[in-house]
Order: sequence, then C-alpha cells, then structure tokens
Amino acid sequence: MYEVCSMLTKKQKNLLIFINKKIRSSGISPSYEEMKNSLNLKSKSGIHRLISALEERGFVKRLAHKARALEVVKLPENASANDIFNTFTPSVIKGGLDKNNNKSSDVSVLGSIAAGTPIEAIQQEVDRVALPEDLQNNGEHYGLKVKGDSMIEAGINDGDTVIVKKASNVDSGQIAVVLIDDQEATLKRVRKKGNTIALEAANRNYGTKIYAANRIKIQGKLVSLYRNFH
Amino acid sequence: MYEVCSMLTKKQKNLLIFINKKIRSSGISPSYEEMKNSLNLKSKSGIHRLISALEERGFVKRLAHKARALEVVKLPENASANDIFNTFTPSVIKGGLDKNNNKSSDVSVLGSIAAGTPIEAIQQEVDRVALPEDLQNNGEHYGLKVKGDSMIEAGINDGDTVIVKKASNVDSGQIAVVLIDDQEATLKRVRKKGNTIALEAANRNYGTKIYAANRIKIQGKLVSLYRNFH
DNA sequence: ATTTATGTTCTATAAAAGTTCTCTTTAAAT
DNA sequence: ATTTAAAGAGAACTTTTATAGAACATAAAT
Repeated sequence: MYEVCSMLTKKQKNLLIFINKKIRSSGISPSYEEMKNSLNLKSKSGIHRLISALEERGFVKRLAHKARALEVVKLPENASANDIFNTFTPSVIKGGLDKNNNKSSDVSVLGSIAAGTPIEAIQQEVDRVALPEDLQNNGEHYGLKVKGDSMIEAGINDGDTVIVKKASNVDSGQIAVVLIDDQEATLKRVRKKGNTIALEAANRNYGTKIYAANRIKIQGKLVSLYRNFH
Repeated sequence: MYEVCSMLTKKQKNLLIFINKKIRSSGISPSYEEMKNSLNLKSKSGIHRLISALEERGFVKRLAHKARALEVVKLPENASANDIFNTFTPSVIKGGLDKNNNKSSDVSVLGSIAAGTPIEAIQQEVDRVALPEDLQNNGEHYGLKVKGDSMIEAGINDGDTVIVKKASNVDSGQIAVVLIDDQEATLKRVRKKGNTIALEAANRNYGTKIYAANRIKIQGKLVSLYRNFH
C-alpha cells in the first residue's frame, strides 16, 4: 500500500528537514540540543515529542537510548530540490551564511577543491533517493561546478554542478574527478589500460590523453548532476 | 474497477483539490481554519462535514484527532487535463512507489503522470530553507522524469529529472512543458510567432513543429535538472 | 568512580486544531 | 409549492501540539 502521506505539521516537517540536512551534511544526526536550537525552542522535551510524532508517522527511525541515532526514512512528498540537494543558492554559497543560517549547518557547503583547478566546490551531496546503499557507507561528497564543455556530449554542460563521491578508485569507463600530477583537477571518463590511464573527454574537439598511472590520482566518482535554468 | 467516481459535489471537489494542492505545494495538509478560509466559509463545521464525505467516498484518509493529518488518496476522474497535470492520479503514484519505498530509500519519487505522455511526475519542488523570500511567491513545482532524447542537444538526457515551475506562460525561447491538444505533454523549447507556437526539439533528428496557439497549453517552465549516474 | 553529554520522562500550561451539536440557509428535484 | 439534500453559521467541547522546566536515566569518556 502506498503511503507517502505528508501528514505532518509545520514543526514536524521543519524538524524532519533539519535532521535530514544535518545528516547529509555532517554524517551524524543532530543531538536534541542542536535540534532545539535550530527550531528556537527552549526545552528539549518538545523535540522528543516531535520526533515521536515523526516516528509514529514513519518518517524517521531511532534507536532508543542511543545518542544521535536517528535515521530519516522518508521525506514529505514535496521536499524541494533544495531540501534534497541541500542548500544551493548563490546567496548561501557567497557567504550568505549569516543571513540564512548563523547556526551550525551549511558549512560544509563551502570550500573548494585543490588549487588552481578548473572547478570550484559548491555544495555537498545530499541526495539519497537513488542510492539507498549510500546511507550506510555515506562517503564524503563534493559538489563541483563544471567549467568548460569538454564533457558536453555526456550531457554535462558548462555551469552544471556535479556531485562527486570521494573515492580513490573507480571502475574503468566511469566519469571521475581526477588530479593530474597533483596539479590539475578535471572531470573525465577514466579508462584503465595496463599501467596507464586514459582520460576521455566527451567532446570530439578534445582528444583522449593517456597518462602513466602514477601521475593520476582519482579524487572521486561522478554521482549526479544538477543544473539551473534561468 | 470503475468504482463510484465523481460522486462528489462541487464543494467536495473544490475542497479536495484545494487540499491536494496545499499538500503538494507546502508538504503539509491544511488545517480546518485554512480550508475554511479558502472556501470563504465562516465556520469549521462545514469543513468537517465535507471531509467526512470525502473520506466516506474514499478520496482522502485522515488520522482522527490529529492535526494536519490528511492524505489525498485519489482525485475525481473527471478532472480536466489541467487538473490531472496539477495533481497526480493516485493509481499512478502508487505504481512508482513501492519499488522505491520498500527500503528506507524514499523521498518523493512519485510515479508517472497522465496518459501517453513522455514524462513522468516524480516529485515537487518548493523550498523552505534556502529561499525564504521564495516562500511568498513559491510557485508550485513539479519534478518530471524525461523520457526520450529529443532535448539531448540542450544537455537534457533520457532519464534525467527536470524540475518545472508551474506557469501558464513562458518567454519565447525558453524550455517548457507544454500540453498539446490537452493530450500529449512534452518538453520543448517554445517560440512564439504571432498566432502560432513553435515547439523546437534540441535534436537535429527531430523537427520543429508549429501549432496554432490555442492548441498549446503551457504547463510550466524548466527550472532545473537533476541526473544520477551509476 | 566521576564527569559530561545526551536522551527520557514527568508535570504543567497554553494555544492550535479537530469534533460534535443545533439551527438556519440555500439549492436542487419533484 | 413542497420536499430533500447539501451547505453555512455558531458555539461548546475534546484532543492534540507546542512550550517550558525539572528530574532522572543512559552511554561514553576521563
């Protein structure tokens, strides 16, 4: 039987989204104290009650008597892309932190990867829809803004945001963020051939380059992509 | 199969549609007070009676004595093409869900929409956190799964999820979801030319088709795109 | 063993929301 | 016109939510 019921009050929904975000961004569920603060409450007992309501309705699971042992089971049916992808507005990225959230969260959204790279870190991975198993081994994720059109034939355009799961290895044929000579980071399809690694662009104007395996460090695996239209 | 269908009075139907819309757009069901206001009533008791009627007829479910605990189970069948688009039919939602819902995966990945369309409804967008000002003009958003490759040269691939802001009008040149003859929904670039509307694919294997303006209903504007890699 | 952080339970209060009644009004059908 | 079902209004009432504070319990760390 289908039940995506969004039988939630505002408070319940807000708390649920906060919990979800917190788990996505930091990997651990928030404490009652943190939830209390995020909702501007003055006592933890309300949080306990809200969580009980969420649990009753099947939105979260918890291990009783365990600290920070919450799991978000589902989100209200209209959870926004921003909720799912985590905050992703320019204002947030551009140090808009104080105005949106002088609280703890959102920090990990910032920061950029490596130096002199053609990509900038923007946000963190948040989605869990398609990758339930990611819940367990929720590796670290980066969000990177794509500059350039070298992957355009793979449907990755200039300006897109790709979400990359940190990994030091990927299967041959997958698209990954790689660091060449500890210097240049780039997004390419990786082909392993014996002791060499080929980096394929997805644009016939760019060639495939082949490197000795030791010159390449794989930074992460392409997991998903996000694009805004204007 | 063909159960009692539109055994709804006008009021009942209006309320049902309001509830559904409210849940889709805000994620939480409206309170009696809000419903009362939306129908321009001065007492809540009528709402209670209407909801009881809706529940008897199987259109909604509720948790008695719980606040904002309504769920829309199905919608009247005689809903216009527009209504069908605005609100998902329950049977359709059901299908898409169980395969995602059995595990703790979740999230509002809802099933597919309406008949014979190349797109499936997936989830909705409406933010709360990152764009407080958007809360006001928070248009309704839909998530649709793209089927087909007609927009591939715009970087929109088969299987992508696009997020569409509901709109009955878009600027010429923008990509939009349009309904042709109240029948077929499709994602195309819209060009207005006098009394006609041209729908451009972004794939040279597909041509541009030109329609009389009255055959086209614009459903929404493409806002963002999301893709998962495997 | 003692501290610290955290989760749980209890009471109490108030506000919000839902329910149930009675009565009136409206609209449709015959 | 008469009848009937649906809808509106209003009020009293019950239950749920939310907030608050305190006391207690549990788990981990020192």
